[in-house]
Amino acid sequence: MDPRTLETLRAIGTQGGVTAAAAVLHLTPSAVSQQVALLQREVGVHLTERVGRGLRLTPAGEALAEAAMDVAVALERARAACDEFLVRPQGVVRVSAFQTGAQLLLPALLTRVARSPLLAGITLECTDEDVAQDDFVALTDRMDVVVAHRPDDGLGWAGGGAVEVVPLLREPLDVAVPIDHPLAHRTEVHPDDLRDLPWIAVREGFPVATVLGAVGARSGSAPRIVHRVNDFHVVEALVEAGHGVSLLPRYTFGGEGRVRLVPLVGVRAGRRIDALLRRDRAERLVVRRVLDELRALAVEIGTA
Amino acid sequence: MDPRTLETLRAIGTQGGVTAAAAVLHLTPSAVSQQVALLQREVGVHLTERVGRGLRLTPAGEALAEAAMDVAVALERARAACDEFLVRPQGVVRVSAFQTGAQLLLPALLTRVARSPLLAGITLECTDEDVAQDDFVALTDRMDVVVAHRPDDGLGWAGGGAVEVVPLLREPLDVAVPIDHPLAHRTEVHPDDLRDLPWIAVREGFPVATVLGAVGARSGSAPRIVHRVNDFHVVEALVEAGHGVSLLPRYTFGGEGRVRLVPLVGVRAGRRIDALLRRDRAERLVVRRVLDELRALAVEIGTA
DNA sequence: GTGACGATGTAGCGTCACTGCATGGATCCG
DNA sequence: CGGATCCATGCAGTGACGCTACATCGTCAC
Repeated sequence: MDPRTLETLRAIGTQGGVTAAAAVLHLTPSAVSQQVALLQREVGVHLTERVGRGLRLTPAGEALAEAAMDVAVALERARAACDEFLVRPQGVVRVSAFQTGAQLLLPALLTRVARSPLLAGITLECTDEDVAQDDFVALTDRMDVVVAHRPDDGLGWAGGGAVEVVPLLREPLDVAVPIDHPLAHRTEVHPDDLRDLPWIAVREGFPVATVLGAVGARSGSAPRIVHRVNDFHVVEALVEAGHGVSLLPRYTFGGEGRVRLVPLVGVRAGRRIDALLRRDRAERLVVRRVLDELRALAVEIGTA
Repeated sequence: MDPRTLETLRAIGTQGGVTAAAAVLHLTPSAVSQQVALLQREVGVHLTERVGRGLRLTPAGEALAEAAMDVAVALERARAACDEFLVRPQGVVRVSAFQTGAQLLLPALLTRVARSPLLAGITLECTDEDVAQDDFVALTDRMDVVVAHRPDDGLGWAGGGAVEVVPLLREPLDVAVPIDHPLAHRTEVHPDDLRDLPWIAVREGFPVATVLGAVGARSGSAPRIVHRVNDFHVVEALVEAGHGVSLLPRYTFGGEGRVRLVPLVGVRAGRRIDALLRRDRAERLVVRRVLDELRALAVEIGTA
C-alpha cells in the first residue's frame, strides 16, 4: 500500500491509460504496469480491466483510487503541519493557464509573489496550456494550479471529488466588429442585431465554443460560422481585416483602435475563470499562498 | 514522507523513545534513528529533542505525529475500500486483554468468531497483558484491540485523538469475605460495615486500585491494606484463608463455595471495561468485525 | 495484411533501508 | 568521584526492491 503506487493507480484512472499515466509520473509504462500488478496481488482484487488495447479501472479500482486521494491529502497535510513551524515555507508551484488567462493573470501574479517578502521562498513555474474543455482537469495531475475557463452557463467541472474548484472571476464576452462596421458605434447590441453576420468561432470542444450557440438561439437563427480560430490575437486580426465578427473576452482585449468591442445585451454571454487544483495539492502551504494571491488579483481585476 | 517513517515518529512519541519504538516496530534502534534523521532533513524542522539520555518529540514532531495518524487512517481506509469487494475479508487480528477480562471475554469471542461463516477469514491472536493503568494505551501500538479496565469514576484514557475507546461493559466490584465471616450472610454491605477490616488491594497504579480509596473515604477512615496482590485468583485464596477481605469483580468471580461475594451499596464501586484501539486499526474491516462481536458479547454478559 | 500503438513480461542495474558494531553522552550507584 | 549501564547515533556492509531498457503479444486502423 505505497502512496506512490496508489497515486499511480489514480493517474491511470484520470489519464486513461498506462502510457499516459507514466508520462505525468515521469516513469516508463513498464514501471507503471508492474506497480499495479503488485498492488493487485496485494489487495487480491482486480483493479484494472482491458478495454481494446488500453485499459480502465474496475469499480474496485475506482474505489481505491478515490481513497488514494484521501491518502495524498493526509500526506500533504502532514507536510503542511511541519511547514507551519517554518518561518518561510519554500517550494515550487507550477501554474498553468489558458492563453488569455495567462496574459491577464500571470504577469501580475508573478509581480505580487515577487513583491511579498513572506512569499520569498516560493518559486513559480508558469506554463500556458491550450486544451479542450474536458481536458483541463487532467492537467491538475501535472500542475499545481490550473487556471481554466468555461462558458458562463455551462456545468461545472467533472473530476469527482478529486479537484477543488476556486472561482476567480467572470469575464463578459463582447461582440468584436471592425471599426468601420455599422455596429461599431453602438453602445450595445442585441442578438437580433447579429443575424446573418459571418462569425469567427473557436474550435469545437474548446471553452466558450458553446456561447455563440446560445446567442444564435436567442436571435432565432443559427450563427453562420465562417472560420474556427482559437488564438484571440488571430481572431482580432481577422475581424480587423473584415473577415467576420466574433465574441472576445473584455478584460483580455488588446485591439483598441483596430477593432471595436460592443457589449452584448439580451443574452448572458461570458466566461467563468476558475482555478482547478487537486485536493492534495491544495493542502500544500505554498500552493495555498499562491492561490490567495491569485484570488486577490482576480478581485482587483473584477472591480477595476 | 514515507508513511512508515511517519509511523516510526509516532511510535517514538507514544512509546517514549527510540529503543522502545524500535521494539514495537520490529526494527533496530539504529534504523529508527536513521529514519527520523532523514525525516528531519526532509522537512527542515527539528522533530525530536534530547532529554536526559532519552528523547522526546518537539511541538513540530507532535504535530507531525498527529498528522501521521490521519495518514495511517487514510491508508487503512483505502485497504478497506478494496476489502469491500472481497467476499470474505481475511487477516489476523491481535487482541489483548487484562487477565480477568481475558477470562471473561476471550473464550466466548473465539467461539463466536469461529462459529460465524462470514468471519471465517479472520485469525484471532489473543494475549493477556497485565500492565499499569497508564500503559494500556501504549499497547495499542502492538495490538489491534486492547481490552482494558479502569475505575468506574476515573477519567477516560489519555491518548489524544489517536485511540478510539469502545465501552464494553461495567462490572460491579463486590466485597469478598470468607464464608465464615460475620458479613458472609448479609445480602449487602455499607462502607461503614467495613471499618478496620484488613484489606487485600491491587498494586499501586494498577486499575481499580483507586476504588478502595473511595470506599474508605465514604466510611470516614482510610482502609487498612495488609497485602497488595494483582492476581484475583491469589486474592481469592488469601480471602478464603482468612487473611483479609477484598474487592472482586462480580462477573469474573470463580470462588463460589469458598468465598462469599457481598454486593456493596452506598458507594459506586465498579470498573469499566473498554476496548482500546488505534484509529487506523479501527478502519480495518476485520478489526471492525471482531469489535462488533466483542460488543455483542459484552451486551450478552451485561444483561445475563 | 501490415504498421502503429498500447500493455506486459524479463534481465540487469542502481539505490535505499536495514543489521551489526562501535562511539559518545547521561544517569545511577557503590 | 569513577565505573557500570542505558540510550541514541554514526558508519560500513548487504540484501531487497523498483526502476530502465528491450522484447513480446494483442488490438485497432488503413
